[in-house]
Amino acid sequence: MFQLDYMDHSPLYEQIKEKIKALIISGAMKPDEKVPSVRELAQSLTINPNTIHKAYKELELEGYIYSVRAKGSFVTPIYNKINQARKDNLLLELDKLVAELAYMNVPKEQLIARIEELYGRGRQKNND
Amino acid sequence: MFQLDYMDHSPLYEQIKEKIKALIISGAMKPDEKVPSVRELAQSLTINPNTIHKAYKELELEGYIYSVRAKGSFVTPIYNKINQARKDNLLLELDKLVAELAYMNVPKEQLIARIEELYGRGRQKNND
DNA sequence: TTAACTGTACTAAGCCACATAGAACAGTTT
DNA sequence: AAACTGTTCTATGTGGCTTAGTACAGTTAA
Repeated sequence: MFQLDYMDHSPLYEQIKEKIKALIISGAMKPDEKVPSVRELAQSLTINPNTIHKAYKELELEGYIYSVRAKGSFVTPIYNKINQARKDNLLLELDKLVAELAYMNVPKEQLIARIEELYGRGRQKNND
Repeated sequence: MFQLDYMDHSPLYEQIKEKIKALIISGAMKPDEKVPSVRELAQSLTINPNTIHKAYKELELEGYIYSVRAKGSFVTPIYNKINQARKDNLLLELDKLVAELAYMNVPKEQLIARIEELYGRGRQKNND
């Protein structure tokens, strides 16, 4: 499914969260699709199941997946409805990032072009 | 100068780095301006001088400030020349951020408007 | 020269997040 | 019944973070 980056010094459970989130955000995983079981992913990454569980628990808290006892964990549909606080945080992070890129004299046209491209691919209007 | 956020669970030296960086990036601190001494900032934040030193050491490694023994630490001029690797990292982070905002159905016009505004204020062309 | 200030470099100690190992419970599926 | 799911414990070890204290080296102002 994916691999861990051993050059990355962030906690394993954080890396797992990011990888799963990336799969969801990119559309590689669809709503209600099953993510690997705790034990299965632990085995494939050669790490402890408790670490996977911690990652999944936080992903659930943040609204990306939901877990059902004895069945598995699945991608949350209608994610966009849930998370105004997270949206605000992301916009603040965006501000910091853009401010630093501006400080480095990266032309704003380059940033805007990136946005256009990312919105161009894989996006369909979502009206719920 | 600034205060630490005790709701923030990131390491103190990381928080200090971010605060100083923000002051530099926003233009609140000018090139060659002196940042507080290790001991002075430690006293005003009521934390250990070693922790400040660790923050400053990393800020120097990343090119934001330079330190002179027995004189002090100062904001680096011509920062934009130094750091191509960091620039690449920031652009990758930008991609992730934008991808997630797109997934949340935040209109791209909103992001572009933010960029225009941030580039509008405080920016003058830098040709060296 | 002296006193007070700068950055820098150690050692020692304690706390806590992270990760592992191992076991168990509860419910589903075949 | 067996094999799978998520979930919840305890116990253990490692390493990063922070503090405290001391010291060295160089600058600056009295």
